[in-house]
Amino acid sequence: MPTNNEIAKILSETADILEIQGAIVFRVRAYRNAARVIENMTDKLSDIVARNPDELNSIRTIGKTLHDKIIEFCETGKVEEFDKLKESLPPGLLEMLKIQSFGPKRVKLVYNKLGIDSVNKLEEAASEGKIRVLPGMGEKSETKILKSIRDFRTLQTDRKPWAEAEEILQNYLGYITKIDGIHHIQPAGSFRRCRESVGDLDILVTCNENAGGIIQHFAEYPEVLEILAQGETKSSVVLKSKIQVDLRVVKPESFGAAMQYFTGSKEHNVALRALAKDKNMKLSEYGVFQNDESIAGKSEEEVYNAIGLDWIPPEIRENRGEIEKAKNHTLPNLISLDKIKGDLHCHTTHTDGSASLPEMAAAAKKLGYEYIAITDHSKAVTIAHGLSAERLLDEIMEIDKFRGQNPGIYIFKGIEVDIMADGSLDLDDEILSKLDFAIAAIHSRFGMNSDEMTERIVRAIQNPYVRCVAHPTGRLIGERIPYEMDISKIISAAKENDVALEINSSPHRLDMNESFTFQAREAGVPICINTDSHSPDGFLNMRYGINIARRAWCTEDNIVNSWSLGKLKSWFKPPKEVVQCELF
DNA sequence: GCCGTTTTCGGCCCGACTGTTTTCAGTCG
Repeated sequence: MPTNNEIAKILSETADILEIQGAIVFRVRAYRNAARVIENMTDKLSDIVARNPDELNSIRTIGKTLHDKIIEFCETGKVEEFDKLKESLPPGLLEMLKIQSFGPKRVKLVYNKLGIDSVNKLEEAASEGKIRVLPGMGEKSETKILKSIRDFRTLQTDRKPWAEAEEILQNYLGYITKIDGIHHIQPAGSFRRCRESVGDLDILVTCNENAGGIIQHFAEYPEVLEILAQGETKSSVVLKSKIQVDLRVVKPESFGAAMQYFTGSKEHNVALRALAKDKNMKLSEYGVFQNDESIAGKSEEEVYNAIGLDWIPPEIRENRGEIEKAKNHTLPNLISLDKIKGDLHCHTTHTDGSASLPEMAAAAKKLGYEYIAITDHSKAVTIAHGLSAERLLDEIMEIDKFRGQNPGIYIFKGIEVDIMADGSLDLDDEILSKLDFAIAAIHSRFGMNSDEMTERIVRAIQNPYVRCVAHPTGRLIGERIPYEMDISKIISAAKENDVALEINSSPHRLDMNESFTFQAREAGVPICINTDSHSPDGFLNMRYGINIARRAWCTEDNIVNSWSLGKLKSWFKPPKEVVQCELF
């Protein structure tokens, strides 16, 4: 059965094709809206279809036509009309849409006038000066196209975002475990290490004796596109979703050693084996051996302990100093989802959220949170119906009233205030002073050079009411590269001014990324893990941000929203002391 | 293509930015 992402993808590609063909914008938008809603749903659409297709009718943005198409896709694995649409266009045209500043009109223009039907041909034509003769195009357009194509290529990757890999994996595990005889089944590899993206999936299984049957069953999964290898204890397949999955069947007494071995990373394992050798031991996927005798292997703890180490959490097995710490019993106590006490970035129907303030508060309370901050958009983000000072005052009043009536969860008064091109904010200090805190963010003018962008963000950090910078680099995974900026200067300005940097947990952003977070934590910058939720379901994305934070060695001390309500209240108390930073 | 106290037709988030143009089309969020 297709995943939500796969259904969303087919709808969104239909929208792309219709757009190039010149369909009316609202029809195109209907497909896009549905794709977005489906992508963000927590319930699996294919489950709903299997249970009761009529339930689809209650989902916003899915009407009669899309209802039928989704059922067709779930039942037959394809949508006839989509296949026809796809055949009507050269395949390269859709790829060209991914080039920044290249939309459907321009794709159509270069295709009709110059026969350009691929990114490669577009690049060739642009570098030969053939684009500038077209109406509405000029020399600058060509330069821009060439730069956009370079950016596009750096974003191209075979790896899947972790969240997408997780969905594929969960479905596969659900299928595999239907066969009898499996003792343990666990994912390993970079997925278990929670890397931001995953190249292939590794699954480990222990069983009684039916190894052959399990391997056979594994390869018969209906989503398998190609079987690469199939032996007695190992099979590799490629799924229709274009990801390779390896299954290994191991003996129970070796399960821990195999988990350790196949979880990696390679660098971590090389260092571990060297350490074992120093102690006259041998470490392999079958266990720890001394004089050819197995002394450990059943569990990972046993394996690590046998070579004199504490067990190391998978997320930090990258040979970045964790082995030394495990030796000295000084490994960090990594942050985890259960330590999170609230979410400090979310939206309501006051701007572009889909749920009211009480609904968002109720959803947060249900998760066991002690507090949340409501941070709707400010006026510059017109598309989100951003708040003017007057409308923000209304929201503040609503929060005051809500606080009085709902002792179970504390609502911080916040705003996601926009950083203008010059680093000023689009709301003045007078209104900001009425809030608990402001979280500053960029939503426009992404193309500034590094010096300008760095100065812009540092100026915002130096505003007395700003306590956090949201999605600091602006990257959208697979879609937009991060802004040019000097990360070390941002980090030191944040540190000097005691301003937090955000890990935005949206699976499309994951911004800051792991390396930025690592540097920020080492510098002692407070870190928020927020979801930027626009609906109650959005809160569930927190775990993706947790993955990043754990990989960056963050502990409770580092993570602002694991602090107690009291500690947070006293930290917020605006205005803060501003430290001017020397930039250049 | 979706949706509905404006309800089965006629609306649908809309302003900023860019690069091309002399007033605007295309793209983006």
